Amino acid sequence: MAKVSFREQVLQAREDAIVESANRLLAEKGFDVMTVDEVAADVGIAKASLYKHFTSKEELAAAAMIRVLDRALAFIVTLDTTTRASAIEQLKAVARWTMQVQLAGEMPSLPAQNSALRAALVAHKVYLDRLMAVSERLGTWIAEAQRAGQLNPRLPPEVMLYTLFARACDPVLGLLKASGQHSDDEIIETLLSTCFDGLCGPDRRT
Amino acid sequence: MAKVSFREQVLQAREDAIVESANRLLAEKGFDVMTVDEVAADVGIAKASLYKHFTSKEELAAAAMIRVLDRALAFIVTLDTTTRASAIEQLKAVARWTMQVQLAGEMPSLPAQNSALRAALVAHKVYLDRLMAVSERLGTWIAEAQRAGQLNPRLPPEVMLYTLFARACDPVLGLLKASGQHSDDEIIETLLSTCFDGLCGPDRRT
DNA sequence: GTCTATAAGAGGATAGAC
DNA sequence: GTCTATCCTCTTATAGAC
Repeated sequence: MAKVSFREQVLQAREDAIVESANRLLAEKGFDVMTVDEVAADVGIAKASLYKHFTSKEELAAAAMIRVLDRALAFIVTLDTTTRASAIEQLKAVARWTMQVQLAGEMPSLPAQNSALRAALVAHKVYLDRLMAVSERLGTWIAEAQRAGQLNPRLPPEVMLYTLFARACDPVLGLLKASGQHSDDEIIETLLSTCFDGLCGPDRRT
Repeated sequence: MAKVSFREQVLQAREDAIVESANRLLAEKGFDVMTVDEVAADVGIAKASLYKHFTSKEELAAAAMIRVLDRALAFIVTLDTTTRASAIEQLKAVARWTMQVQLAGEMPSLPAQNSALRAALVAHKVYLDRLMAVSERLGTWIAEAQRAGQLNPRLPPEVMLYTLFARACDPVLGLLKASGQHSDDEIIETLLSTCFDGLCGPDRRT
């Protein structure tokens, strides 16, 4: 019994290593350019071994997405239980977190255009489950912030949600990072400002 | 002389057809998923013929980008000469135009992560020339709007510029379109609002 | 410059030994 | 479940006739 459990732990650890490598490579090169060979080489195993864990490249990408969604959910739960900030502050904290993940090269931004990948994801029950879990959490805060007038009440809540997801892999962050003229903190605060206050900024009289 | 000119016109027309097809397919599937075979089939010519016009897939993508940059430049020039609106209104008009192009399925959004493509683009003189031409035009309006307090003076101008380019291929537009719950005009005005006024909206007291 | 045909190679996925 | 070796399809790019 204990022996089996140990063996399972080893397998789980290997699977985690695979997903972590895939996660990083997806963040770096994107789904279409990343190859399964690269992932296997990065982990240090044979490609055939990888295919014993994940039956396809799409399945591997889904696992990476689930991983980051789980991390997001854990962060959200921690926020919810440890802080007593307003809804808008919670949302900004989540946005800040996603940008930090992106700066760390750990945000697997999948191309929205690859239809084969999309088809695999919308049919993936676990992935959809995690995605909805995160969406519901954020949706609660969004509704609360709109009621409080902290978020524009005239915008549909889904626009808020989609925008937050989109900003989690906004290419602007990579461009600013590549320009090398700003610190990570400056980049994050700047993008937080453009996301929540817009290009016009918060100081207005109209 | 006239005969040669006519023949050149025919060649130019064919080249335009190739670039137009590539443009549409790039908007639909993205650079990595689009194949040269598809483009050739869409135009109705053999692949080898296409390679007589464009020496590589990257060159084809660059031509598509140059095409849309030229259209943008033409729109900007028209704006500049026919209207007497404020700088911020001009910038919003350009953003509105890019979203219309995106909704029409004519915005070739190239993946920021494909390094082979990036290398080809940064080495492409004509492409860089057009990109800088558009950037300079927008940069003038950005500086003017910042001086007038219409755009947040505390944000670096490059952030404004990068953000405008990024919103021209923002996946949020595709998500809202796919949800089918909004008209094209609603989508555009909503995204204009989130871009310039942020998720918090323009009505603030702070 | 356009075509048919094909080279050349990358990449996803699998067979079969251990 | 892990390995080596291989299959097979797809894709970029070119050769050579017309």
